[in-house]
Amino acid sequence: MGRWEPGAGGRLREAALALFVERGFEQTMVADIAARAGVTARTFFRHYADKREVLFDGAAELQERALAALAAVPPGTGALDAVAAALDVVAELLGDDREFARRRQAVIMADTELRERELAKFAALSAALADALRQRGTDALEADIAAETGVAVHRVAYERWLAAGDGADADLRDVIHTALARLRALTAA
Amino acid sequence: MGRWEPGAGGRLREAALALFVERGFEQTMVADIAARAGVTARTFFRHYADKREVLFDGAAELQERALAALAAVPPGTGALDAVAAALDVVAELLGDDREFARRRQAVIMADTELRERELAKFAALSAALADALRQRGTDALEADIAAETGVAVHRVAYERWLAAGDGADADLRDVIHTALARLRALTAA
DNA sequence: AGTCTGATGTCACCTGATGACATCACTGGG
DNA sequence: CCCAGTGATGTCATCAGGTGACATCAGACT
Repeated sequence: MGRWEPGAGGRLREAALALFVERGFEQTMVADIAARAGVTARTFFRHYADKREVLFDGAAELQERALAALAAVPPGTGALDAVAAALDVVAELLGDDREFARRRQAVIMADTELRERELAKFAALSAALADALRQRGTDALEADIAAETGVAVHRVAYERWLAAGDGADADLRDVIHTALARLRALTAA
Repeated sequence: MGRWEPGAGGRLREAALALFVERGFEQTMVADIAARAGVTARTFFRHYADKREVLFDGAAELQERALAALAAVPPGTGALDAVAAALDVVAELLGDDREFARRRQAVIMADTELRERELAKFAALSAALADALRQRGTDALEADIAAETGVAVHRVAYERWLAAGDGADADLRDVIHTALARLRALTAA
């Protein structure tokens, strides 16, 4: 199958991230990314649906793992706890390399279009979790609320984890658990 | 000030919604919208930053009113209750004309780009509410969680309200209150 | 009447994105 | 050892979204 230099997709991803960090998202043209990766712009769009997607192609695998984790939760577990278990797996993957995550986040936060795409990815994860909850028998409204609020708390915690000092809050999962506890306290008030 | 036919912004908005309903968002070109409104494409972009924004220009006012409502909440009120009060005002405006809301929602749900933009608008509302909460003394983490989960519940309820039969769940605010009660029950479990 | 102002038209141009077709390297069969 | 098939890539053409620069025209103000 391969020819020329294999691994064009990976090279494009690295080239894109590097250029986005250097000049910013808008200032980087697809032709530049492709040139740095040693391919043409047309090839870029064969690997990624659009210019933004190059920063989000890991989301599909993340979602798969989250759904697998949710499927492994024993039946009868509360909806919110089930979502929390699924997001624990996400946190494990996401929380692996804080420095990389910070660089990526800096690029995303600096551009409106990228923030929109990130929100869409989290929304897709939430919708998938809600679907899975419904399929395991959870009431539809309860499933939606558990998934949406669970993912919302996850996002808040993720941003705090990124913003925290190098020593503090080292484990993303701990930050998420703290945030979840805060939600429980809030709603109980 | 105006010359030619005044009210170009409003005409463009109506023309856009009509065309989006007829052919869909992607199939509608900015030039078509402008032509139906009796202006040129260049003028469209003077009124709306991009093609999507024509469906979301009410969001700014919505956010203002929500913040005003939040400011009117007596100090000492719990963060989640304060957010709920702000979203009640949003619901009052949003829940005015269900048929219009349904047509608009059908257009938005049919297109990925539009869904992304809608998520961004809700995220902006959430961020603004969290900011306001912090300024009235709420702890930062608590403010983020209250705003994010509050808006998340609001979104879930809004979608259910749109999907409900013509007679059922007539008042959006009731649907939201039901959903909020469900969140409290979920987190208490 | 003269001038100023603001919204619009006109023109040129860039970039993201896509379709159609050619091309090249590698694969597997003969 | 050659050859047809396959898939990723290059090349070319084209479209739509979006923006800057400049001209223009109607009404407001003096």
